[in-house]
Amino acid sequence: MPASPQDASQSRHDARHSPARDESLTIGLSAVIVAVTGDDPKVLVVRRHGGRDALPSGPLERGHRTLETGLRNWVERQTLQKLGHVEQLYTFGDRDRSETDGDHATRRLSVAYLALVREARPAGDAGTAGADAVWTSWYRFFPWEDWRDGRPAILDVLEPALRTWAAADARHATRRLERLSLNFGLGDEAEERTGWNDERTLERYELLYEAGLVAEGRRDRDSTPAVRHQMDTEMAVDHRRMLALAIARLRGKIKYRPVVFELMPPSFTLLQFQRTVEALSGVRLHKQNFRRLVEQQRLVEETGETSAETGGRPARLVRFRREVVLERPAPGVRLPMASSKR
Amino acid sequence: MPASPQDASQSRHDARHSPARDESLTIGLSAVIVAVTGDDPKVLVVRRHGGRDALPSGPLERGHRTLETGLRNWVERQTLQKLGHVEQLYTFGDRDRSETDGDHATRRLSVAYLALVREARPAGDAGTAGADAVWTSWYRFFPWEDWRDGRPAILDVLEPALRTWAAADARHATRRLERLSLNFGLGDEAEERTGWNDERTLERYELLYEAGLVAEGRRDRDSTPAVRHQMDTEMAVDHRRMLALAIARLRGKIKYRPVVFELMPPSFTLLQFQRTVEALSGVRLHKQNFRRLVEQQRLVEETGETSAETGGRPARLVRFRREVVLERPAPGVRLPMASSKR
DNA sequence: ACCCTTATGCTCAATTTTAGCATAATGGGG
DNA sequence: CCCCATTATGCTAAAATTGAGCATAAGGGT
Repeated sequence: MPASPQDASQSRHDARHSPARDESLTIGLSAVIVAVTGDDPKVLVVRRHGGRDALPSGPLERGHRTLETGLRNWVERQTLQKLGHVEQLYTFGDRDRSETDGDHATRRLSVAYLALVREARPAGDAGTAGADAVWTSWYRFFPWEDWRDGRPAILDVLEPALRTWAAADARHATRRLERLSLNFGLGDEAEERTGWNDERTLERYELLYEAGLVAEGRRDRDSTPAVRHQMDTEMAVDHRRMLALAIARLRGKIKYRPVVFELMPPSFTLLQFQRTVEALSGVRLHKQNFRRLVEQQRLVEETGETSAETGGRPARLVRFRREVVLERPAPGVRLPMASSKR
Repeated sequence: MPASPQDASQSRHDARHSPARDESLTIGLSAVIVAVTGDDPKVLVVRRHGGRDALPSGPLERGHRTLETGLRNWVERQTLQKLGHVEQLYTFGDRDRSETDGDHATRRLSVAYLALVREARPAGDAGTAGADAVWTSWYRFFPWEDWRDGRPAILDVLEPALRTWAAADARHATRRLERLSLNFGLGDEAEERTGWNDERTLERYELLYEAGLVAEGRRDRDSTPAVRHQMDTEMAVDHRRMLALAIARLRGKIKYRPVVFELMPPSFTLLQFQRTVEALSGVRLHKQNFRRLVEQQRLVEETGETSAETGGRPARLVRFRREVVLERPAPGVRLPMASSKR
């Protein structure tokens, strides 16, 4: 790899040096676009006839000043969605991402973004041939992440399978059990049950992947007998991993930054707000405490108006107080903890 | 890139599509390598004769399975440092990163990583011609971030300059003042002083950049009169931004993950530990409360041995309890809040 | 008017956090 | 050898935050 003369001195340590030019390299941008409608956290996925579901992805185009504007541009063009909050998630560049492109592996870099949109528009096609963008509950891809109605049934299948996997390899059994305990709250013995940590979505997915319990894990390195469970919905390449990361990030972030509001309509009731947070975090919250939290942090303010209803007494309509960003050091919805009650 | 028949349908929305090939594209990996010696948070920078300081950076080499192993490899080879914790920070891909490469801008993607190492080895050269890697306190690049000895003097220069900048543009004055208030704790009026938030390092740097108060900001778009302050040490391209991000991330992370231990020797006293946390976060902590926190979270355990000393009564030597990772949902050093006292 | 349902107000107790006070060990200097 | 400065630790009272519920308010429906 020849360096130009003036670069010669700035050798090794220099970023401007040694592009990976000799290797076939492509760069894509992928987006996890999230909206919440009613009780469901929705993500926009491209459903291909025949193929696996995928996240909307596009090329890195020239002409855009930043990666983010590039992303915003094509997403808004393609899906007709106006993006609110956008943040970069991670850059995936594993060699094996590429689906063996002949003999010499092409490295495929993919920069994943998380985007929040206020309303889940029909989305529909979007001018794409042979693929439709549809809003899908993210729990379709991660059924074990939804604890809102109690412990997800699918864990009755996954837990034993995970234990079996852990025990299968004598050398790593201890470490594996530790990880299970930490991430799935499978207290080994009388071990104090650590409980469910809603932010460990990615780690849990990776464990399931390693254990060969998700479709992608089986495909990529067809090991393990594999537990077929109806609800395990596969996605293209490493898109499910991106989604897992997005969920984890968002669940973490709502606790210290007022990003949830990017998902709410201009005015809403406190219960609607609570349901949205619950949808994202996958756990139930204690209603009165949730309200207390929101109000004393002054995250919202009255609109004066009052509800349209869902059942009982009319509820006040509130709106997000944008000023809070300036007041509290780290405003957000610090979840008042889970509650079994609805 | 010819798509195989079954891929033909996966047009637009697919990541595997439309690489940005027509645009000259290079990819580099940059590393913010952090160590703490005594009271100083150190970062490894490449000091070029004549040029600006830079972060160690290298090419994305083929042959490595993941970006992270690629990074680990060349860093360990080049700097002879054994990396502990490594995490991806961000991918920078702004068009204007490239230093005008003739007429058609080449896009330079740079994936930045944060790496923690236990000891700051002399590092010295590392087989590089014309550049030396040296450990430097990160406060050399961000003097306003060190509040350990009270309010940094440099703020007496920056604050007025920032206010002037904010007021200069009538249209954006309000928003700018809000940002100043939020990030620098410049309560506008009698406004309750929000206080200093140690994690807002990146936002503060960006404000200073926009205001033309850091060297890079002046160079890239030579605006504003610019306040020359001795301590403002410039770095190459957007390396100082990367460093700001690294600091912010690390400051945030130590609060909920036991990463600090990656920076500590095998055994240490509680005060040493506290000093390390203070070095990173840039604020003083209340000693007794810090200890209580550490102990009741059982982050450490006795070694049985006892200190070597720094002054008074000998201190117990403790070591990190690796098991904590499995017990607490999110172990870390939740800073017990700042204290003016030493 | 009575019942069901959701909205809100408030209270009480259990914990956690903030700020200090007080005592214990060591080394150095009169 | 005693006094002092210095750092290590142990403990505690007061304040603030959380976790759980009880009780009452308002609508809609029968």
